[in-house]
Amino acid sequence: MSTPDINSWQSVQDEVLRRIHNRIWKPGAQIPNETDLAKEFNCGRTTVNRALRELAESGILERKRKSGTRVALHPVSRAVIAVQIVRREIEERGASYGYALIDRTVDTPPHAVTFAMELAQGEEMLHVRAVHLADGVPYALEDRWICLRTVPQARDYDFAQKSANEWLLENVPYNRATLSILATPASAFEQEYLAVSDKASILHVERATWRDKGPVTFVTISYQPGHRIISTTTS
Amino acid sequence: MSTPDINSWQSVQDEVLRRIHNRIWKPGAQIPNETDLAKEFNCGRTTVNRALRELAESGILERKRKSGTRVALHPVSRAVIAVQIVRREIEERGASYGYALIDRTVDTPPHAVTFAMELAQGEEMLHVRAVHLADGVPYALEDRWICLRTVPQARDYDFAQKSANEWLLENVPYNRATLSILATPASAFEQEYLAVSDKASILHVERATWRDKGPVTFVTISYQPGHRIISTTTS
DNA sequence: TAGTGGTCTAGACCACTGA
DNA sequence: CAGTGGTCTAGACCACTAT
Repeated sequence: MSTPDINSWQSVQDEVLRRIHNRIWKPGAQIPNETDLAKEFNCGRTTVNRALRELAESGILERKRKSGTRVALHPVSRAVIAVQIVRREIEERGASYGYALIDRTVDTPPHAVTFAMELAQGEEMLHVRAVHLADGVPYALEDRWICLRTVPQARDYDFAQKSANEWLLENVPYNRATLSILATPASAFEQEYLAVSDKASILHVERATWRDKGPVTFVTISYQPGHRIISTTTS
Repeated sequence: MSTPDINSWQSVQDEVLRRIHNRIWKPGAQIPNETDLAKEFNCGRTTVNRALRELAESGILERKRKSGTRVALHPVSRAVIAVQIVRREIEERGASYGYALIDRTVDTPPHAVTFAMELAQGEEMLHVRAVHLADGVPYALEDRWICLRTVPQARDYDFAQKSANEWLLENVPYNRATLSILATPASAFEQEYLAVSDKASILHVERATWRDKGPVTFVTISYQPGHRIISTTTS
């Protein structure tokens, strides 16, 4: 073999990727089974399995029992976005963080919110709006609905010092979440609190979370115009 | 033990998550080491390792050799976005796909493009613009620069029938990619080809790819207003 | 230096699925 | 039914790092 030693799952992965990139294994083509590859690379089948499993998870290979492993024809690559609290997002940019509560009311959420939370309408929830500042300038708005049935303790917290963003993460664990990204023109509320014109285009991240079967919260983060969400991509 | 049988890595993971959610293991706290957990669950250490490794990859646990495994204090959850060719995106919505080339020129890319591709300015590239249609209606615009040094064969392809999006994926593999999501008001070009007003807010996905050290392409996909990018979230 | 996670191995059995 | 991937196990050694 002209290739360097192949004895770790990482090196197996590298060699497989090399063969795919060099068209030794073409898109759609079947590759040898795990046992044969293990023999060829002189390593255990477990090692080959780990290498191939990760490539299948990242969409480069397609595996099926009995019929074997193929190079994906139309690889669906997976971009990963790190979702974290806004304070950390700001601090990681090297800016100083500020927070201001705008209002906190108990109200009936609009249909868009109950729909995203997979609920019927009519239930009252806690509605919290706030602005996150970077070096004193508005960085993002937070518009959040909290389900008081699942999170009754939110009724006693005023969110004046600590954002709901952070308070929930520290106090209310969740099991399941959805995330949606969209763009809209700046609403009147956004124009006022982000200090932008009605021509501004705003990037929104909407996130709903559940704990077991109970809805926890639905939040929209609206970013200052020009904001980018950057992904750390995999292969 | 009152818990159901724990004998697969999946059930180990479920049990660990249950303990974290129920605050049996609190944020920041250390959990038992792999050997002890294997004993408790009456399974192999390898099984525990796989369960914990995945949780560490998804940001719920933090692991360090010698010092052990802790529940993450500020979990950075990872939202995964599937990036695939626009044709499949449209077909998965149950619409019929259409494609039209707008123009194809050789030109010097603007600074924003060379910057994203990590290049010096001055090099000529192939510039291809096209519209993707869903049921005959503009769905997204593709504005693409292709590096002719890395992909010389693009000079001979006209992109009249098949989009660059698809042609590149089938013919030019890449190793590395970046992805960026942003919102802007509709440009004159977007207003014309997406048939929207100057008040429209457009969601863009920018993607640059490289093969080994060579830049392959930089593309901006501009979606029809109202488009959402939806994530399949983990844990 | 010692404790922890990271990985490899050989062998085994199971689950799925195409022929 | 038979071939393939999916997983588990016990044991081993290695790599990193707190002390």
